[in-house]
Amino acid sequence: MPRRPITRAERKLETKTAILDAAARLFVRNGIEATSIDAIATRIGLTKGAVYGSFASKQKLIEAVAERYSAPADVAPLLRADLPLAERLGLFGRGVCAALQGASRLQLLLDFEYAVYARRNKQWARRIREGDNIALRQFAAQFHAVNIARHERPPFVASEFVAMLSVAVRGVVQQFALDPASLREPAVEKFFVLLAGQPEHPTRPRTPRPRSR
Amino acid sequence: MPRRPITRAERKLETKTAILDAAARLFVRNGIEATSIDAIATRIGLTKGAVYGSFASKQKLIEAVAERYSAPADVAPLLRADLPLAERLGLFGRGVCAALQGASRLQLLLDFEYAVYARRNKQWARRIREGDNIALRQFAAQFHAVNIARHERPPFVASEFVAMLSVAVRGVVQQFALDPASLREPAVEKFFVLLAGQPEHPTRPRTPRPRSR
DNA sequence: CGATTGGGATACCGATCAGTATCTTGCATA
DNA sequence: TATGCAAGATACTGATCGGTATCCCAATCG
Repeated sequence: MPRRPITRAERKLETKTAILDAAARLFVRNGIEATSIDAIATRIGLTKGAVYGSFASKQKLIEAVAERYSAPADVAPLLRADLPLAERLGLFGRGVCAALQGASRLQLLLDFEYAVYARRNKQWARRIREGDNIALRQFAAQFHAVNIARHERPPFVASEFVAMLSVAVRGVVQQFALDPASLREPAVEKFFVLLAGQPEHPTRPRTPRPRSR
Repeated sequence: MPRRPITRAERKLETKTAILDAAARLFVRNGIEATSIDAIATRIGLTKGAVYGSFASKQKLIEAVAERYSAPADVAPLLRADLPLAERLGLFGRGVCAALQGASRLQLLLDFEYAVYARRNKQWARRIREGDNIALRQFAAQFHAVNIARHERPPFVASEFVAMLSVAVRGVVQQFALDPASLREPAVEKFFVLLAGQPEHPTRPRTPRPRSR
């Protein structure tokens, strides 16, 4: 492929993304607080000045990295209304495990949350919380209707459910960060499935046997 | 009460504990990293020199605080073998909520865990993890036997169960730190109860209903 | 081809902080 | 009462880091 002559704008964008990548990697490896602008610049063979040419402050850089990497956990499994709740949760649990194996994204997110938490930065906390919840809220929206339609009786109302899913994900991610060996996929999956409550609660006549697979 | 003449040793111990208390409070409020030795000293009307008279380094001070305040969550409810598992978990869940209201202890512990995580300090991570698990291991030890005796069928084996309890506690604590309003005690209690895998919250042990499996 | 411009380097500032060395002072003991 | 010692104050060092001002140089453009 013929390398077109590189314009200034292209060059600038290249370094900008290089900075973002390097920053993200260092944030994950060493934590946000412990990562200096200098370290980021040095990693890609530049100096501090270059970074400040693309980002006005460390704060802005952090926000840009967050923006770029904070793709929330994939909640697609949760939205598959064709499956019973327990199975959707199981899929979601496995998705979380997979994400943990791929590591960086979730870990980065956790790092951000830690930084936010450690700094007691209310504003950030709200942004992150909202970012987390955007995806989960979709789920909450269909949650009640679908459960009614399916005659499933989860132990939580929608808002509680979203909160508890959040609790579960946070717990798993943190536990993984501190002691990966203690988490095995089947257990995590079961953990999420339990949030559905007991499908065979004898309050409803059921036609399908949900315990199948 | 007769004021016994205060010896030097007593005085020294007093300031030492004062330092520990102040440090703990500031760690919780502002985070460990963001708390300077000076700030700790100033808070109790002393100066940095005084702190270094009692603790060789900030690292040692942090360790001492951790030592003093890392009393693990009260697992007594879990050990009440006279109750069915679900109830024990419900009690435990309420205990966690209560601890969150009282805040400092659990939050402090969380701070330490985060600090450890952020610093990628393996050694510390192991210490904390073990500290956490000491209490839970007691529970694990009686877990299997009691369940057999009660004909209860929790969805996890003992080791998994301990891990998942840990996950649940971490999740709840972190969620609380980031968004206290999203957690209400009944939901948290239900969340823990679900870990028992038995929705029917019996008030007394019953003869086991034969179940498919 | 020469002027301009902007990406990046360099050097520096000010603040913060851990840690140290040294002095002061008041209490305990002889 | 005299004195020695230790608790704590004070002042300083060295290092780090975020941020800024300024300079350099090569790519762009008239």
